Amino acid sequence: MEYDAPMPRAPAIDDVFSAIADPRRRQILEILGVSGAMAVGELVEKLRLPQPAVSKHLAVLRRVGAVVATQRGRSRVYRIDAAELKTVYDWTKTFEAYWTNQLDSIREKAESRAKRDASQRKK
Amino acid sequence: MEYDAPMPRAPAIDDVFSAIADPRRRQILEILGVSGAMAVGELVEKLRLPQPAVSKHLAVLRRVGAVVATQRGRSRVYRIDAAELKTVYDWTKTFEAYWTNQLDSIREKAESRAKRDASQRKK
DNA sequence: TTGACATATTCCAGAAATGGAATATGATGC
DNA sequence: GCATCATATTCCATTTCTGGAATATGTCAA
Repeated sequence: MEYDAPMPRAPAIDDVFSAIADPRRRQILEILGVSGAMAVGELVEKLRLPQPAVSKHLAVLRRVGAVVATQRGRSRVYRIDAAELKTVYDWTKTFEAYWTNQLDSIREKAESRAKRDASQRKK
Repeated sequence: MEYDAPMPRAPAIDDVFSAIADPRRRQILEILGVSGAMAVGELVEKLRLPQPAVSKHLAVLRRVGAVVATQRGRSRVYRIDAAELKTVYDWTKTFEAYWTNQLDSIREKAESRAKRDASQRKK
């Protein structure tokens, strides 16, 4: 049949933005951010979550590239991987003008644009 | 405390981070960010998505405070609301050191810390 | 009012994400 | 190799999210 393809079903687990949507994963990143690096066991203690849960969250973060792991004896030490987080940073930064003094001029432009568009809407 | 509270059942739709996890919503924000403001109908055209879909995404963005709407004749003009997006910006910014020259010293600290912890792990 | 236009909401089915328990894999020391 | 410690993975049940279609609400113009 020929209707549109089902469309790749949105987000997927391989997206940093989706990864940091979960508050626990953000918490993990925050801890790693402050501590620099940490083994899974330590994270389990700090978070007071069952170990499998922590490992699963770490797996997600690893998959999107937000963290990297290195084997250190029996344990695995995780640390922040900057690149992917910078992606989010860069994205939000594009809206920077909206929370600075440039706001006024932007709003003006927006207003006039909206007015204009709304009136000449013929199509 | 004995154990941790059940923890508010994760994400919820009232969180900016969850809101921007969806690529289409990010796209909407990008468009609004560039254009300043835009009516729903225009967004429908640009995104080439069914109108109900766009309205639903806008509803989510509105709910988390990422956008605000103002009635303009028959149509509703949406525009970026800075505050909430700045929240995300601020959060990611806390990792800034990881993608700048400070990276080296951080990594060193992390490494030595990891080593130390791993060895004196008796508990 | 009535009708047309613009947007929002509801209902539904399917996909995906999460937590929990059990289990598997990997590394180390003896 | 064997027992143990550390972490990862699988299976399952439940909740949440998204898209689509149909429908409802709201606004303007005549």
